[in-house]
Amino acid sequence: MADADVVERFAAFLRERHLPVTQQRLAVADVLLRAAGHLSADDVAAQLAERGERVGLATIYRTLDLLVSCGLAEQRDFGEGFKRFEASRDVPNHYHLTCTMCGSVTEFYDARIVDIIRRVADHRGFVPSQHRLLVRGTCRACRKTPTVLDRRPL
Amino acid sequence: MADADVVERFAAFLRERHLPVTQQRLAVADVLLRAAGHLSADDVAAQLAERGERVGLATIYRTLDLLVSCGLAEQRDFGEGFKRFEASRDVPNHYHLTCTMCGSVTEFYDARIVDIIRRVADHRGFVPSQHRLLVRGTCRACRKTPTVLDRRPL
DNA sequence: TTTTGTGCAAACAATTTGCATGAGA
DNA sequence: TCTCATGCAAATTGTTTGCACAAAA
Repeated sequence: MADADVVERFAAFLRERHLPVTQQRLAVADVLLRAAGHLSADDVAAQLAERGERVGLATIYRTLDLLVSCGLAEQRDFGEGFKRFEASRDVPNHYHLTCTMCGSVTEFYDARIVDIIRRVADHRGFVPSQHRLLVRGTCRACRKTPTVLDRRPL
Repeated sequence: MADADVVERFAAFLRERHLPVTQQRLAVADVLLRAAGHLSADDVAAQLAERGERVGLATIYRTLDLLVSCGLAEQRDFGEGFKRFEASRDVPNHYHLTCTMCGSVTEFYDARIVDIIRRVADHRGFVPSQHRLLVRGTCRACRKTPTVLDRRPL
């Protein structure tokens, strides 16, 4: 999907619901949906400021929620004490390897995990709706530097 | 391990470091380390209040941190917007199935998951230090009731 | 007595909300 | 115009910190 389409899709969603298509909403969508990574509300604010776009934090939060509720973005909790947002891609459910030294996030997917979960849940009469796997550690680039064991909660 | 021992172990840890063994610390340890589930700071406060023990919230937070740093408890983030604490048991790393209707938490462990993670990480030169798998859904008891899809972030 | 803890209230950080004003349809 | 959005500041929530007083060692 081309990038331009994603923002246009957001505009379409708004029109469909008879909601105003404002500059601010488009600006926030443009930043988040074009971003490769996982952005916090502050990250979005910073990028908007850099571009000279003036959007209040409250509006950013409100627009991020909109993007999530129309399915164009997803909200993530990496246990950092704040939320991050990520443009939805075609990857249905992926897992995260986060480097505790440089903060980089790598993604992977493995169907066997879904399978194991299904089996375990089934065995207990549990019906899974979502799941999430988070791995913390040190990435290749940071391995050279001496490691400090990260004790933050997962 | 007998319950009494766990609190005594905490006292020993404090003595070892020449830290005061106070009533409050013992009270918090007693509540958390004897609890079966995953308690928030407020849960601990509530249970202490119920027992008639008067301990300030700040002290509860400080003691919970102590319990984590001596390895007798673990801090968890279920994406609820606050932390939970759990007495450490001999289970090394377990996964959680949380019911979005009744809030119950079931645990499971599957060695294959560790294996998959190791393999995936290895392949990218990533050294994992911790990992966490969270599954959300509906438990057996709640399946009867009509389900509302939970859209909270994971 | 000296160290370290405790309670309280103020401080904090991320996020949400109320409300007067301003922009889209 | 009429509805809904925006910005700002105040409110909220979970958690942390500063400080005077109190309890352990």
